[in-house]
Amino acid sequence: MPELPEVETIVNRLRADLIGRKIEAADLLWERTLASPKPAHFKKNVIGQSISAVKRRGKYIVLPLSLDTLLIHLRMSGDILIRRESEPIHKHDRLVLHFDNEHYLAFSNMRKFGRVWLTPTPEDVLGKLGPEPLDDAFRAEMLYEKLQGHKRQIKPLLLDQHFIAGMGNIYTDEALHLADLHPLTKSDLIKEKQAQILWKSIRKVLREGIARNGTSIDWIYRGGDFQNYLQVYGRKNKPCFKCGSPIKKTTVGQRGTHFCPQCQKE
DNA sequence: ACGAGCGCCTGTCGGC
DNA sequence: TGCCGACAGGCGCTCG
Repeated sequence: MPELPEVETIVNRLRADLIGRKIEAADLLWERTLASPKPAHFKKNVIGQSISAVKRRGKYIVLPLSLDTLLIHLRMSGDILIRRESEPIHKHDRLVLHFDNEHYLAFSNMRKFGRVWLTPTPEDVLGKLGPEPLDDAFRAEMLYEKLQGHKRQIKPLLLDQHFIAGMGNIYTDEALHLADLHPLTKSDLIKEKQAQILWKSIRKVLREGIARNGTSIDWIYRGGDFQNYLQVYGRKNKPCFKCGSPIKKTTVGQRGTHFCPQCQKE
């Protein structure tokens, strides 16, 4: 499910509910949810710690605790719910953290791809991530230089979290369409001017996604309405809003890929 | 270094 | 109605 705008929305909604909460108990309902440490160590260490902040890095939810840091990656089908203790857990809940205020956090994860880390050194997990695309430090010239450093298809490169952190399948298709770039364009062939347009496009689609509270397709992620503003994703055979040509769907890097064959020439 | 293929999972949808 | 494959907001691994 979630890409940068969805994770940002989730984090902003969770903040008020989580800051200052002390974790009093933990139920691990699907063992492989834990990337590290082992379940026994996790329970022993996490209980008693309080949440001091709620942040995001790329697609990771970052919860600094009293001693360690809790990292949550939602992958394809994850969500975080806060419920009253009087409400029962749900079918797809994989990890539950009980707080000191009659509420609990449920990590819901239908497809079981999501992962949780409890670590004193979060940089071990986050350190390899590329730059935050919405940070001031992420400059158009930097993107151009990085593109020159690879000879890769632009779409899989943008999806590579070591290159840029936070782009997923929807926002990548949208950004490439906005920038008039074919998804198979080799990164080193992108000119400085095109790189600048791509930089603007990436930031524009991410910012608009956040402003619309993310993209809600099916019912995995609720509450956003950016799905009503998508230009190419999910619009196979529908007319391009720029030129009227039917949007094409192909596969690039094993991912469904939507683009306008007229606006986005290879 | 790059790209393809596959595994990890559950659920939904379309075709027959 | 039922079965069966394709597909889904992600990512890590192997192989050539």
